[in-house]
Amino acid sequence: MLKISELAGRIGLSAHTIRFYEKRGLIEASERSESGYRLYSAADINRAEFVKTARNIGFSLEDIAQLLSIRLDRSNHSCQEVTDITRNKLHEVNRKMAELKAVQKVLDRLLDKCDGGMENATHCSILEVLDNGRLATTGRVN
Amino acid sequence: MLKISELAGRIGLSAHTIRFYEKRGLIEASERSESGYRLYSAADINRAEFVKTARNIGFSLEDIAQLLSIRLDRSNHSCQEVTDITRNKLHEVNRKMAELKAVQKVLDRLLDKCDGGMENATHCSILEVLDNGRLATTGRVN
DNA sequence: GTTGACCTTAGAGTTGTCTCTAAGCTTATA
DNA sequence: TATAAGCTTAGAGACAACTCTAAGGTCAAC
Repeated sequence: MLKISELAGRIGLSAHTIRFYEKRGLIEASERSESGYRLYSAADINRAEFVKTARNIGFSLEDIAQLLSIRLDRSNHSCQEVTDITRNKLHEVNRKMAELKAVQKVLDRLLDKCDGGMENATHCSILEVLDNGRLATTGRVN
Repeated sequence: MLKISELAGRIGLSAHTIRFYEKRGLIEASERSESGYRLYSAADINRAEFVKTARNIGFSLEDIAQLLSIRLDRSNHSCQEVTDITRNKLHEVNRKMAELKAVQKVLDRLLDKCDGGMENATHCSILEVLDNGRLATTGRVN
């Protein structure tokens, strides 16, 4: 049985984060010591590692909660539920990539127009473009 | 002179957002009506459009504040300052793209392994991979 | 002279993911 | 036995960029 910071060291999350994940129902300590310390069993560690791996892939905590509930009761869930979550994530990633590509293109074009020298910015082409608003972006990106 | 919702309609932001941008020093109303309504001049509108364009490109409000201060006093700023901001943004975008590509690859591989049928998830390959943690990701992505 | 759309402010709430703090108990080491 | 490191909790704070609310003043139209 590991204590919280041992688990933390093992999976590469802080103890704070582990407690936070516990609040969100993602990680559990199946036991407590007499003094109330969290104690993690091998199964708890596996679960925590599952969470960490899924997080590394970029699944949201909400996604991970769903994946966990399937994992905990595999026979009552279909493979399709898992692929749906995965496919949704992929779509999200694809969407973000497309947005970023558009932004990249605009930034590239802006940098192309301007030599970036030390002369003053009175005729800076980038500022001019921003002023004229003539850009081929499709909207906001974050 | 435009009132706030006229400006809002013109540049495609809500009145709320315009007031918020004002708090952040990005947009100004150079006048007020007797009753205290914000009134936007042609110069104010240009500035607001500059902000909106920069926002569409994906510059942060902080970046935009810097770009504006250059724009307002071009002769005391160099072109290089503008290209630096732009280049930093481009690097950020490139970094995010690389992260997303890695995630995309992992998700693609996961989906490859699983046919996503309606059978139950007892032997779901995606869950297995998540359980084993054998993945080629380089860290967390958002 | 009333309705309804629009404006004002300060400030709180939202979303997601942590990150930290305070105040106090427990355990290991010297 | 003293000290430091580690644990507990509830709850606040951070971040970006909004988004909304409350409580009220203004204005144009019918």
